[in-house]
Amino acid sequence: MRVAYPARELEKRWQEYWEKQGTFRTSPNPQRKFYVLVMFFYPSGDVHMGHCRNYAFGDVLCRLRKMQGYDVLHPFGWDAFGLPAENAAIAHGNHPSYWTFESIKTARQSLKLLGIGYDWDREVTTCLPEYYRWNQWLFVKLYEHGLAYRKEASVNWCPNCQTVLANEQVKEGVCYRCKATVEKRKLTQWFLKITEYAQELLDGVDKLDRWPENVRAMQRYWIGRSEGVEVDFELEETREKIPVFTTRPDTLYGVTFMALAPESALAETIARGTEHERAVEEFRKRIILRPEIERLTATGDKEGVFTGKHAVNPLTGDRVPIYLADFVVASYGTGMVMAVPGHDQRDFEFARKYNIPIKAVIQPESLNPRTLEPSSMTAAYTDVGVMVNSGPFDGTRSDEGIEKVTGHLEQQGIGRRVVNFRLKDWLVSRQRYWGTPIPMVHCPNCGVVPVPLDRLPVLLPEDVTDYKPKGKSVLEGVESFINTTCPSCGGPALRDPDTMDTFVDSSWYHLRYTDAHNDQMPFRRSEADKWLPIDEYIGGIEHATGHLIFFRFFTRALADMGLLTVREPCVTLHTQGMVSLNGVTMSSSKRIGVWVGEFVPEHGADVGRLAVLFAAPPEKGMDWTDDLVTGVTRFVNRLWRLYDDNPGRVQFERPDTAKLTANERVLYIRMNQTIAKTVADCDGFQFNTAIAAQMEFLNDLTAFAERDSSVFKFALGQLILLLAPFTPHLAEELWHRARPEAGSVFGERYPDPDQEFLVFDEMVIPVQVDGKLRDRVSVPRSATEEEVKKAALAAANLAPFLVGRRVAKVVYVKGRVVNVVLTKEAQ
RNA sequence: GCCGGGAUGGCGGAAUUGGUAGACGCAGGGGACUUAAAAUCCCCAGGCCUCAGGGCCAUGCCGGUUCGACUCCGGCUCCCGGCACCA
Repeated sequence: MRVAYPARELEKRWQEYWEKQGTFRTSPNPQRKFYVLVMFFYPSGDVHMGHCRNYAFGDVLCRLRKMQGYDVLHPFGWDAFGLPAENAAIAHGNHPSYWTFESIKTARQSLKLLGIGYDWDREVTTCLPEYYRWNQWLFVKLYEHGLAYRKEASVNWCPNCQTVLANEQVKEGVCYRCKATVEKRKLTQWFLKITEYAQELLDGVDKLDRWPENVRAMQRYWIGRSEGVEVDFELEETREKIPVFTTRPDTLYGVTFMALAPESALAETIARGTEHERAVEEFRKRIILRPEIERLTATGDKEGVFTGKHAVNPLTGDRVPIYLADFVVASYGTGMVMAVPGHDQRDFEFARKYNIPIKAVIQPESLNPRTLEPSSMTAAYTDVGVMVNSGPFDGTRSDEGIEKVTGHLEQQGIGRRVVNFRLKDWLVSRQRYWGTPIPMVHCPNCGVVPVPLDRLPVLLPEDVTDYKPKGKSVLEGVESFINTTCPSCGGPALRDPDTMDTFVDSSWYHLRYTDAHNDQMPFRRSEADKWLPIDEYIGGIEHATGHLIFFRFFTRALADMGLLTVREPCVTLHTQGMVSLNGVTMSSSKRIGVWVGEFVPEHGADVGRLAVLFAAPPEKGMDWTDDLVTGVTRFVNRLWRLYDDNPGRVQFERPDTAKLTANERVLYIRMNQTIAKTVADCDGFQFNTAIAAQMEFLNDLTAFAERDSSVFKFALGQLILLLAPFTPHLAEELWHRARPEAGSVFGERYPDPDQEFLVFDEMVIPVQVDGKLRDRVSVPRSATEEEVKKAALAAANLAPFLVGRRVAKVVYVKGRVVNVVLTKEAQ
């Protein structure tokens, strides 16, 4: 199905017009600001209808708010650094920048075909020094504020990408990009101290009531706060203190062994020089090398080895064996756990396997007066109960015991309250070429020295021909880059060979857009303050725990450095569902999709936009079908024909509402209802129902016979304005036909409903008998409750149901329903 | 396993947040126009029964609250997403 008017020609005309008029150029001094942002675009080929959907949501709001008198910031840019460009370069033997800029060119062309109202003057491209120098500037600032540091750590290594990954980039043990199984390596890398903001980021989540609930839940989980106590156990042989984190101090009397993470530092030394050394070393090496994916799938089956050493329970003085155990992770807590097999399922399984004693110290109340018998237990008892075998705490409810034991430990100086987070510091070093060079110099005399701000940018060398990763940084092999002089002492020194994670680029791009051309600073505080926070942020759910945490962290860190005022970057977030084709998610890199560059020339941008807007509510996924296109094409064709059939009738003078005929009154009310619903639905991010309302109104107009009625003519005018955010090209064309002397339709005020005419004079009230619909009565809106009830009881279809029965009561819900309740009939 | 979301005609989806279930659209059936087809327009359209007035059933399943439940509560089934031994 094709459009019945020259869509392409007319769309091109108005796109050029908007560009020439600067319709979407941002106001330098916003009075009522509205910042609409769609998530950063990674240029990897053509733009498909999945992208289009995302951008259409933003564009509807941008245009609507503009017509409502807001000053809108609606920018676009390119997340242009990253591995796919580098991999493409390796595959095709050209430079990553070639592939990147070709992709950008194609994508920009497609976006312009769609006629999205971006302020292209503020376009940013992260792989240009104009952008990435500010990554470096901010990195140095973070370093100066103690938020960037280097440490040796066991890091996630993707053997395919040949680079490290942040925790957020590992999903289920595989690389987020290439799906290769991630390994562990010990390396010295740069980290950003996001953990310093863990509590604030968590508290902030509670206030983000205009974010989707699932994203908030994911962030809470990801930050993973848990309250507990750090108890000082002692290594029996050396009296060395080993702090152990637990959330269950109430089970402290039930500890029968200690479990140590194989990756932890203590695990390396604990059995050295003893008869257990060989067994411990064998186990340690085997577990550490075990790929993550295997550890994930091998749930349940626990494995460990005895170290020959013992720990002393500071509360009881008990002496318990220390094991290495594969289920303990080094990165959480202290890497050592006190094991209470009676009341922890993992410890239970481990104890059973290695014949370690089990002690019951929490008694289930339901069991009373019988007692928990460790030898016959089939699983750990993990619920609340009464403390037993716990010295002075016997008889205490275990949930109260947590507090009491903690207090006791604190008093004795053998424990302290701590809060633990699952969130880890952000690893930002990457061993790849196509990224922002980390602006640090390693000097044999001065150590790590940041490149002075006035000597930025550290340019990414362009004359590199070999990007093949060799397990170390690509830049390490580029002599002209790596060799430098120390900014501090002037002696020979080496540059940091790593580049930054590209999530750094997208952590502050929302700020750069507010001052995109600044060549003195990343952005001015005054400009950022004008626009932040983002009023509407639209993007994919896949960024829930990566980007959306990083950019919340950056915004706060930058605020603390005095660079801006707002701490929370975005108040309203909407995540959109994927668009699939025959059940397969559209993807540029996999070449699956309906391409904007092909679809728009054939069907038009307005049809494409309507199709993705109308198909389903934004947060849900949708399958692209030809039938969808058929439906919206018919809609625009009928619109076109309506105006074609009524030349010269479009009017903008509000009719004299005192002189309406009955039919006119109905049409006028329907129009106002449509306006009200469209605005309310857009405010609620429900574009599918807004379009449905407009379709209904078009049906009303088509059916309306009195074409010379002033109401009909006025409705034609209002409909053009109403449509403008949804089918901008068509609306602009109709607008100019009706008012050749006027400017853009987007300079006009969006219609407001006439509040006096939002409801019909007559209301149709359903009449139920005992909750079942039996008839409907039509009464004047002004009817009193008594009048409505009287009319309802007189309804013709009610009679058979009332024969021989008595009416117990009549319920009337104003304007909604009448329910006639009968007395219960004696059987 | 834990957390979050969901289940409505042949299909995509509506339903003022407790008040006419199925808006709008697609596909389908019937008709008009046409030599014919396409396009367009009009009518029908959840299922079953029907004395042709209407009746009964129906929002994943079972129960409850209520004058009234797609909506609230309790218990299940299944689907999607997130997390994965976090001490």
